[in-house]
Amino acid sequence: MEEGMSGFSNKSGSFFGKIGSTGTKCGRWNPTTEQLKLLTELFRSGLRTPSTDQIQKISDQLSFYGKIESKNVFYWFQNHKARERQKRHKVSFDDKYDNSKENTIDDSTQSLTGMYKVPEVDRVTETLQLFPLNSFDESESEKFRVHSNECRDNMMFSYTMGGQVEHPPLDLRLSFL
Amino acid sequence: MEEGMSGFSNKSGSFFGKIGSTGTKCGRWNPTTEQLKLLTELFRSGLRTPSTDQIQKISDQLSFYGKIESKNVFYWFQNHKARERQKRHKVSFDDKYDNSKENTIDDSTQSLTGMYKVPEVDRVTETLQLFPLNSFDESESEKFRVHSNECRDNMMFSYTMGGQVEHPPLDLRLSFL
DNA sequence: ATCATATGAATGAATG
DNA sequence: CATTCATTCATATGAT
Repeated sequence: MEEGMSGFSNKSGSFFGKIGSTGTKCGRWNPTTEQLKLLTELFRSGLRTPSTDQIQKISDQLSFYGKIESKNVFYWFQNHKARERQKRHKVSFDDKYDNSKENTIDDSTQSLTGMYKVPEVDRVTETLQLFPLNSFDESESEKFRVHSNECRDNMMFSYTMGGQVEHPPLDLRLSFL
Repeated sequence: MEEGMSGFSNKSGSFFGKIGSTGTKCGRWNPTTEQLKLLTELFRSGLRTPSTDQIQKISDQLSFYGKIESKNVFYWFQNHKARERQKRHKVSFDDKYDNSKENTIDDSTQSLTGMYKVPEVDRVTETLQLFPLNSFDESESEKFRVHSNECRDNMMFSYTMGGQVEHPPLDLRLSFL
């Protein structure tokens, strides 16, 4: 890979400079929670290896929440996918019986072979089925039952499928101190 | 090795974590960008070693954006201060914000001390009063109070407040793809 | 100061 | 050739 896609600027010579995001201090991209949320959601909905233009769109969208480049999106998916797999490998000592191609943990929705070609049919996630794929690693059905038990812990930001809720404004001015 | 990772509330709840990021980073606090923003802002304003009650207030406020414990705030300042210094070591000494009495590792070794022994007793040097500790905006912070043990779905207030909106509502409908 | 871990970034091998 | 996967490096940072 490399210049196969959007022509990422290789080399780490990359730009530097401060991030306008959240007063972040970094040299490398670090996703804001919003970006991460979106990316995660995409991943969850089955997107694993976005095509170049998908990457472009995603990146474009996310750029609204903070600085981001397409290569970041690209890497993110690469890494996320890989690590999801590796993690699975670690914890799953079950499928020892290799099926030659054991990595079938995902891509349940579409054949990965055809969707990364910018087939113009990349609307795979148009409506996004919230509960697609084999949510092997999440099984949140449990988490959402906030009725029976007294969930003693506070959930973080909503993972409310239907309505994502963004935190309220809440002035960042340290007036409360 | 020690294992057992973070030894705080690892057992009880602390499952969730970030947004299902890479599977889960549950285990250790991970600040949301908003939290980070606030913390950074505070730091930038000169806060370096918040007192216990300051920590409490901060933590309280930040809890709105996600799970957080006071010790996280405590650690954050510790680390941030230290790292800022070491980083500064190679550039130039931007002896910016210095509240005269900053080397006091902790004048607030109260409740938090249990988990952290302060090397060399610090001269308490009285409370470091950075700014007006007007903690009388309770009216506001009160309604944000969403403490654990209640599993409260605090997402009732969407963006009704006309406050500044960091970013647009984060459209989780990945429809743009 | 040190450790542990998460994760962005990069490279190269494998595959068709 | 184009893509995908695996591995590794680098670094930021929460926690001790």
